[in-house]
Amino acid sequence: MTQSAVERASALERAIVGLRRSGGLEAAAAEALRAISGPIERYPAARAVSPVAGEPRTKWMLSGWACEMRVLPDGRRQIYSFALPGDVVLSRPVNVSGPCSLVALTPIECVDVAHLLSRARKPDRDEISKAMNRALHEMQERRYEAIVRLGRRSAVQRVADLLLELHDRLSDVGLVSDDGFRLPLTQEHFADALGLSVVHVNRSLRTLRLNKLVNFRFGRASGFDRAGLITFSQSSLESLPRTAFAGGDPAAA
Amino acid sequence: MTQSAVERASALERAIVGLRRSGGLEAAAAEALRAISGPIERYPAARAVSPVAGEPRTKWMLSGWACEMRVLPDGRRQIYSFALPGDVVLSRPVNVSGPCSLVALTPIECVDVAHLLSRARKPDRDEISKAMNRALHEMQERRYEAIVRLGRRSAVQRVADLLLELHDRLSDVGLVSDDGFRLPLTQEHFADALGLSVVHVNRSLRTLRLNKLVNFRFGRASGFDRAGLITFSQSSLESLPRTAFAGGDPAAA
DNA sequence: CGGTCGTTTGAAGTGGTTCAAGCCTTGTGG
DNA sequence: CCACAAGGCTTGAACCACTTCAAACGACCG
Repeated sequence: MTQSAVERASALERAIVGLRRSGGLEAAAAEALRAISGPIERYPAARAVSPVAGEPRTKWMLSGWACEMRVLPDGRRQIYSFALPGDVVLSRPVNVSGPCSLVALTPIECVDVAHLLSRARKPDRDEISKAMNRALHEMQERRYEAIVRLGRRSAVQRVADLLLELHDRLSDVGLVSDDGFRLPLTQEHFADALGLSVVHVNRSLRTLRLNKLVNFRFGRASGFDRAGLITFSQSSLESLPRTAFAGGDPAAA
Repeated sequence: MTQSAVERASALERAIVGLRRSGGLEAAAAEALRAISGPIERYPAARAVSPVAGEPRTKWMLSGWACEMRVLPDGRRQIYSFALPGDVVLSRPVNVSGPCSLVALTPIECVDVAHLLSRARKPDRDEISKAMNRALHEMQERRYEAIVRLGRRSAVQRVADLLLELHDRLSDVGLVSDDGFRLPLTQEHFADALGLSVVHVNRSLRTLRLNKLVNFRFGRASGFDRAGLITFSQSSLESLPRTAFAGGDPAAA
């Protein structure tokens, strides 16, 4: 439960790197962020991140995973995007039949951007504000990719594509190591994000595993072959084996 | 080619109504818009709307249809959204392998928002700027709907859903009359927006026609049953006829 | 250890694609 | 005013990608 000071510092450092990614951030502004004054908000897994008041609020993710999603009238879900440390997202009031709500997938820490800005001193404030807007915009641009994925890619390509996106974003904030990375998502989350059935997600993951492109199991991805996945997800490559030798699975750890 | 002054005025009036839709607009600001000073940009059908300089620019649509789209490496297309009179859209430089470009589907007229603002006087400027931002934001919110459509709806539902969206938006700007509305899109545009094949779009349209929900043919939609379409696109309604009496088509005009 | 949630696999069904051909509409030139 | 060409629409038949249903297995948690 209680994080060590070291973990706290490195989480913050990662979030700052994530903010910086899409454009510069003055050293002074970064320093100001390191000395965050306002309260850090914490939410447990599965809890909606929703403002009390009626207006949407911008949040800066420090640690943990969240997703933007919507529950349809028939109970099925659509996940729009995943929010990682360093990302900036809009949290909206629930119940308004709004298009989208923000839900924690693991315990998360985040900061309210408006509060943060109000506490920052003048020269830093503009700099931080610009960085937050850039990060929010980047999140929005990613929705174009989501649309292409759903509209024009096959199941295996969708899975490969999403794994690539998550890998690259995690890599940016230092959450990827040689032996893989943590991916606290179930196959159902993949299904809900990619417009597929859970069963088919499972089969697509097996195809990737059999082709030695990536091994995603039980919350961790390993054996990640970035170049191979890119080739795979862009061209059709209809010729790859997918049933293969049914019993064995040499790639299993 | 040369539009009458009446057509010009009514096009502008529609665009102002469209701007107003999502929130108020001071009477004085609307009056300022009626007296547009800057140049009106015109693009022929099929031309990309792209700024010369490297930075994206915001455009306010006055008349005609455009779409945000992307051409994939294999030549297929994904259409992200359709832009109608009164809408505010971002036009980006091409070639940057950017996610998205803006293309005219019919001859269009639009205005550069930055230019427009720079020419407006102070009290109006803020008001107009706010309205433009609201309209742009509304356009972005619509992308959530697009994702749900692609991720969690069947072909017929997607088509019904898109027709509903277009109808309601056209209705807002006074482009719907009792006997239907103009819809200058080919079935291929529908296919590219909905992630379907042209053939299947055709079959879905026939299903809607046979169920007397809407008759979309040759650039016009008629016999639009809004309530029926809503019911249809939300619930699954697996039981509706779709092959029906193959030869005849009573709804054909 | 027993329960629960997630993962894995098989078998059968279906929704959507692809290919291929014919038809309709609209625009153009004689 | 008619003939022809071109692009879009329509339909059929065959195929395949993905879904659904059902059941077993595995991991983790008290």
